[in-house]
Amino acid sequence: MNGRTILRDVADAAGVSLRTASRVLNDDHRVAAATRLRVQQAMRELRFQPDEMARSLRAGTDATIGLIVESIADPFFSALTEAVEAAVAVDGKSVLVASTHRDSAAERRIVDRMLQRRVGGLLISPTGDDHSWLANTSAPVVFVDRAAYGLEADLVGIDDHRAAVEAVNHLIAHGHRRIAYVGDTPEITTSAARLAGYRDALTSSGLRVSEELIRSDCAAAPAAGAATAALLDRDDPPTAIFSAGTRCSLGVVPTLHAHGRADIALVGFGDFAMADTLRPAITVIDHSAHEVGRAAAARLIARIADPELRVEHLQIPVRLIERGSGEQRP
Amino acid sequence: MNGRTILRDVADAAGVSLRTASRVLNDDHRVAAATRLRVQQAMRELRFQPDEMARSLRAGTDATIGLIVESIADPFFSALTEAVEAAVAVDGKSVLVASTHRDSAAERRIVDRMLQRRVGGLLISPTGDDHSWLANTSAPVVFVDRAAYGLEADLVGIDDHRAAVEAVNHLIAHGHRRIAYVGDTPEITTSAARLAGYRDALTSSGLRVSEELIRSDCAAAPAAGAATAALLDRDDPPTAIFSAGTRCSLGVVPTLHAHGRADIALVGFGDFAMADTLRPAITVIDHSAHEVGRAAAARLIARIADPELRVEHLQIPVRLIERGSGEQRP
DNA sequence: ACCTGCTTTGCCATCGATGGCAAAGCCCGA
DNA sequence: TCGGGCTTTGCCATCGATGGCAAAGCAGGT
Repeated sequence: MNGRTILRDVADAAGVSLRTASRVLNDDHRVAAATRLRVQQAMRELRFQPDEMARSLRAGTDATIGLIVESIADPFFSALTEAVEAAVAVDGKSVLVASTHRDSAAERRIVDRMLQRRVGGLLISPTGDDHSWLANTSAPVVFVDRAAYGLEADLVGIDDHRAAVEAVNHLIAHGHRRIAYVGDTPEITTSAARLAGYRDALTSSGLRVSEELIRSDCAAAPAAGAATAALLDRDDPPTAIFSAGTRCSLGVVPTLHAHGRADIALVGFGDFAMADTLRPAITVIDHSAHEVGRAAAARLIARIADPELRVEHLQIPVRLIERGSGEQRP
Repeated sequence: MNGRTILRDVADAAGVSLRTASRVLNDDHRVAAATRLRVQQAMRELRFQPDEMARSLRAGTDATIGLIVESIADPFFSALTEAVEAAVAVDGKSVLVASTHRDSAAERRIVDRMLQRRVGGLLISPTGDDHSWLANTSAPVVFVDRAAYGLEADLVGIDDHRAAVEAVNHLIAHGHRRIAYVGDTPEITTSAARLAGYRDALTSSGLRVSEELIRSDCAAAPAAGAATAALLDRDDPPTAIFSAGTRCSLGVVPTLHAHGRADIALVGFGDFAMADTLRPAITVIDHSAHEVGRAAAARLIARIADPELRVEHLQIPVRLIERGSGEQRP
């Protein structure tokens, strides 16, 4: 009696065999009502709790899913994590989290470790380009938010290209002709799509794309801030900025304020706390982390249940929230 | 060959017994150099990866730690999660996360589920008061950020009382006499300590504590916003507000701005994005989630290694960041 | 040649549960 | 009374690894 009750104890207490106790535990119908009651009684009295680890070993897989993102501290990903956790909890599953910090070697180590733990499935917001090494993993994979090359797998995200077009069109509709782009590197598939959307929106309105107004090298807020400052310092500064990510906005906005140029129009990709408290309040494309997380979790659970499902790319709709900054005229 | 290589395959390939292969895997010294090389070679060729699940079953415990907080989407907790994950990763451990949403029944279910999974340890930011039911768990527990009653366990957090005193003294030093308190319910031990600090700071400066300026019922931003509005509507509104939590600040600040009363002095507990971009920028007590997470993870790892350690309460230092809002005079 | 003592290796049981199959118990009709 | 078919129960093997102990291999001393 080292403190833990195991099924063996329950079986002994109820005077049945281990196998019968196991049947009761699993709601197997082939057990007499009277026996079932006796066993259940014993389980209650001994406060028996099945050892998930042993079950998983036998089953060959685990009721845990792994969530791998760039950074859990990122507001988008933390909201996504919460949604995922809530969604899988109803299936009795738990969530293992890990951050790659955009290091593909780290990502690979994390995936390996999770597979060694035999997670039931993986939700990955991929880092780096080629993910063909993920083929033939023992656990199903669903990509979240971003696509990866080299692997046919489900993807749950948004239509980044269309959303970017919408954002830039919004600025064009408000009279802007010189619209700058501040975003993350195009290695990230979503960033590439947003940049393409920016270009396409300008082109379809007959505007020239000025390469010098494009800063697609801002992975973090400070870089975006510096890029913004550089744009403002030009002889011919932009009259509007499209900030293609929350982290970028967190650099762009403070810089605009610090330079006293809050009059420059701004549309941000991704909502953030205080966006509606600033003056002017920030117009954003609302990219619902919650919806994405929920849908991705649902998809992964479906795929775990049936690995033969056809690969699907699901896009969660987004909407533009007008708050003021994006409606300012040049 | 169903796709997965097991130790048995390695042993066969190397022409040794399972036990010997296991020894190589565990760097047991009692194996001849030549044999070791042969086995390692086989491991590499077959791309063997040990099954953590099987190891854990044998060991009786798992290299995973459970992190249970109020909400992973909360900026403080998400930053803490990231720090915890980074800290335990160096020990090869993973992190299981779950949010209680301040529901103690949910908390208990989560703990049970994690214990059934045989996690190696638990980091808990407790919800509700009595946690005596956590006694005699099979896994060591370290409380993070908040204390719980009814259980002697390690705690890693900050000195909430002292920090609140510092914040309120800061406002007093800038000439304020009518200082309001907007905070979370005192059921949360940290909130209780902050409220006590608020009272003590006023009292030691010879100021009267006006109960009508105390709103300790704001668990979320909207409630804090409403409370702020009510305070502003008084005949004798406060000249300063101490916002005792990040979530509260996220309600207080927008409301002050919406009412055009950004002139009211404000010190917030907990830093947040954009705090230094607002006008005025927000003076805060910086409560480093990263430090708390790192220290808590370190403590848990130490306790897993040696469960006999003496119970310890560790307090991470905090500091006040002057940004403008807290230095405004009445 | 033989015993001693050391290193190296292997067999078996074990962790806690579940799957397959056989056996026991039971009811009913012949 | 006996056999057939059904329900109910139990034994054993298994998942993939590690621990304990015994045995095999080998060197050196007498």
